[in-house]
Amino acid sequence: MAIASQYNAKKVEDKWYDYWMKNNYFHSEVDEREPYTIVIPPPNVTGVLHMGHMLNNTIQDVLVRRARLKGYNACWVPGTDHASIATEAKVVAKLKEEGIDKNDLSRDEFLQHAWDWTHKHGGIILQQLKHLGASCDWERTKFTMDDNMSASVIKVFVDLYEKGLIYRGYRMVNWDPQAKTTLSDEEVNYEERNGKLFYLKYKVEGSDDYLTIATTRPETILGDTAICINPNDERFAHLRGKKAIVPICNRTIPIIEDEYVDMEFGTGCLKVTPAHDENDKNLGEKHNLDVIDILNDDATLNNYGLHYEGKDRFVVRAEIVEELELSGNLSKVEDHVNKVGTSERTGAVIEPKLSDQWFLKMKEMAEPAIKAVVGDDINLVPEKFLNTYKHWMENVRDWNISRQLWWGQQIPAFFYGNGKEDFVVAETAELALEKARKVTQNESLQAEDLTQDKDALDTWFSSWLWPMSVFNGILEPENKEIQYYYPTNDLVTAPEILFFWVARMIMAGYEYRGEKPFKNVYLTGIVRDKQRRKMSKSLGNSPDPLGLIEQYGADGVRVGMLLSSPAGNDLMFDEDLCKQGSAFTNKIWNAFRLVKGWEISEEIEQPETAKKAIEWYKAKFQLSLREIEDHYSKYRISDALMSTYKLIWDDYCSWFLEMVKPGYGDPIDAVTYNQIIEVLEDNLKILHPFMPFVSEEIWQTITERSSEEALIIAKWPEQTSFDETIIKEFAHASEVIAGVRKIRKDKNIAFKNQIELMAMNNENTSNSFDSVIAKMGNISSYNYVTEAAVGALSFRVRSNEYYIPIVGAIDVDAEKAKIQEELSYTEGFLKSVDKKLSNKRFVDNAPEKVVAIEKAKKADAEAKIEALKASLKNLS
RNA sequence: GGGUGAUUAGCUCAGUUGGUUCAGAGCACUACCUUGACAGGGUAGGGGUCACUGGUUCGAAUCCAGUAUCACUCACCA
Repeated sequence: MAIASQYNAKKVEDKWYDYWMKNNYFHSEVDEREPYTIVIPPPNVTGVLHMGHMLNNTIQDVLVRRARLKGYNACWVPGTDHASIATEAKVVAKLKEEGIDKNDLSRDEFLQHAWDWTHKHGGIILQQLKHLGASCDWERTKFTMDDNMSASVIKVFVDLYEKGLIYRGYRMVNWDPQAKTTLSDEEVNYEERNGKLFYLKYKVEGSDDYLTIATTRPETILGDTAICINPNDERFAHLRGKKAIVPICNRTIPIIEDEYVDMEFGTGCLKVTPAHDENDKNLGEKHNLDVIDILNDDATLNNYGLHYEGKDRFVVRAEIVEELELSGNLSKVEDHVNKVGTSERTGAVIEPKLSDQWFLKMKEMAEPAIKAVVGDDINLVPEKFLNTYKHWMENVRDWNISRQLWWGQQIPAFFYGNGKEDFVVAETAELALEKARKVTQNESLQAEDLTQDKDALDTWFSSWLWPMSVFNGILEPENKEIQYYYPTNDLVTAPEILFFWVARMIMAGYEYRGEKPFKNVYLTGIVRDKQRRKMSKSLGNSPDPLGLIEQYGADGVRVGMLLSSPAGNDLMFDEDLCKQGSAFTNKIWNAFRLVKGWEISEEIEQPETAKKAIEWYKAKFQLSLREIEDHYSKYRISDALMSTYKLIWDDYCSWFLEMVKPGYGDPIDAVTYNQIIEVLEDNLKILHPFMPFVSEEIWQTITERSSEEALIIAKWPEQTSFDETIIKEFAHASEVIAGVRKIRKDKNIAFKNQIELMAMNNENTSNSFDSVIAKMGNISSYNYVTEAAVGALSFRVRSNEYYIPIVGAIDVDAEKAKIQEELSYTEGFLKSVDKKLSNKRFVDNAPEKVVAIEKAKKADAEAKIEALKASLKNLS
């Protein structure tokens, strides 16, 4: 049969993905096996695959496939997130292109557009994941706005409201004036910007005195309702109890005292603007100050802005400074670096704004969530995130869960009157009406008398239920699936959303099931380019993932991503890694091609070398398997891959196959052949999680298999005890072979020329790999001798010496120099060991074992020195 | 500003409680080899004062203190 020497990933990958799908291997149903569950971090429904997803989902697929091989009932639930702000912004932009203004649409009309958009672009990303090989249970695909997912959200909202954990508050929130919505604290980014600090003079009422305040936001003076000084500040003792006059609007405001004021900063006088600063708001509440909001929702000034009404806040800032300068109220301007909050979505500068919003109390819910992670109930991998998590959770603030958006679950609060408190919370309008009638004791209330709150819930308020809601565990907490699959096993996600999402899922899990949502959280790094820049669309530095798969094959890309991504470390993505991955794919393919190409003969007896090779490789495989299992258990996926890589490339291809290889054109004996296939199959099993396609392709090419015999559902190799001495013996033999090769290279002896090898066995151990040494070194005769040969080349492995008598002249001087060098190194080494051993404090203090080791080193070195000296003598 | 973590070969990273020749791996690099699986192969090699300075110890990449640089994270002094 003719098998191409280049593995063709493209041809193979679709074939096997279809085959897996057709045979339903990805699908999981409740059964008697132990479950292994992962829920996907749902990507934005209208998003496209980026490198972060690639990394993330490759890791999940590795874990799931391995679990499947290990006999678990593996279930990987896929799905997408409605991503309220992001999606709504995209739809608004698209409508704008069509000349439609969102404000001209009704809520229902807008939602229709949003759904159209979702149906058109939604799920592309899930299709893309299939090219990566993701073995998700596609029958379970969920969307956070599916009917029962939304119903779960509403149910939880009502429940938490009834428990008193959700409340409506008039609070300072982060306002995005461009999207005209509030944002949670987590959706605000702070950046340093060069700004100015303006020193403004306020007249003190009833005197000719002025006081000076410093501010970065001069436009807000129109909303000032007090000046605050520190009561301990003697400089301002004369101002106590007085009032000041705000320039421009000439309002008279009190001068209050509070220790909050930092005497060192600015002038020591603080203007208080409760409507536009969180701290000022707190001061205002403490001192009962008026609140004057001078801004409209789009951050233009309202009627408190007087002649600036209708102008944007930044325009006003510039203009008001001019006016203040003209009126002599500006005393100086300094450069000042301050941090400005911007919207993660729109980039607009955030305005602190007082408004009515819905909040969720976090303190009590955080408690079990802290305990779970600090204890060992939930493991964070890597552990370094534990401190960050703890710190955040212990200082968690109430969560603003309302958004002034339409795309999302509408808040189930229904107003029946004009008062702020005239509302009921209920799962449906009908239930709300019932409740409202009860509360108002007005049986004549009608459905149309109720108005539902216009706001939608924060996206994370639906995703925090994800591990439960995908199994319908909120609506039917007793159902079979949730009881079987929950808690899930591993969550693989980016550290950026540790608080947005992970922490909140933990809280929700304990609140609604009294149990953690997952056992382990694997936090991946951020995928960056070679210059350490985060990969992003705007920078254009992100390669197209599907293009990579096209070029290197899914297996190649998977290996490329994993090779350098220890948990929690950022991954410096480099296409060369994918190249390495695809080279590995090709290597595996060709190793298989070699074996498959041999003619099998029942007539031939199994050679000794093959026997030893098989014996050794089986032990070596077990040794590697032990390492690999250990890496997996610590979630060191890239190390597990590296161990597998080395096992296959070095041990299997470079050593094992070379040892069992028959002479060119010769057939191979049947016993060896079958044993080779046996170990090859074990190799494929441990390769499968990393490289599902090439492994299945080879598996199915070895021999025809029924659908019950596919590799994807094969049985992971058992760990067994193994012969460690054989590994040691082989290690010695391979060093001898390396020694022979080195001499061949140094002396320019071609491999086709057979040479003699003589061994002086000082260790007095027999090495059962003599036949292997002979084959791999192309040795004509291999003898044990008791005396060194005269005029021979030599090398040493530990304290054993090997000689190769050479036909023709050898460069005696060069040979002597080499031995001399080795000798002085060894003597130096012996000296340092002696020094250690003659140090009484070392001998007294070090553990016996360590001393024994040093003594052995000494004996070893002495023996070697003897041998070297003998060699030198021999040469002269 | 607070907190956390990092700094080991050209690059990306291992190095588990201080002690085997512990200074490592992969890639990259250099020289040579190759017509018999694979040039995406093989063999051999070069390359690091373990950020710096002190300390503890018989012994430090490993523990402690300080310094420098970086990253992340929280807060937001107008």
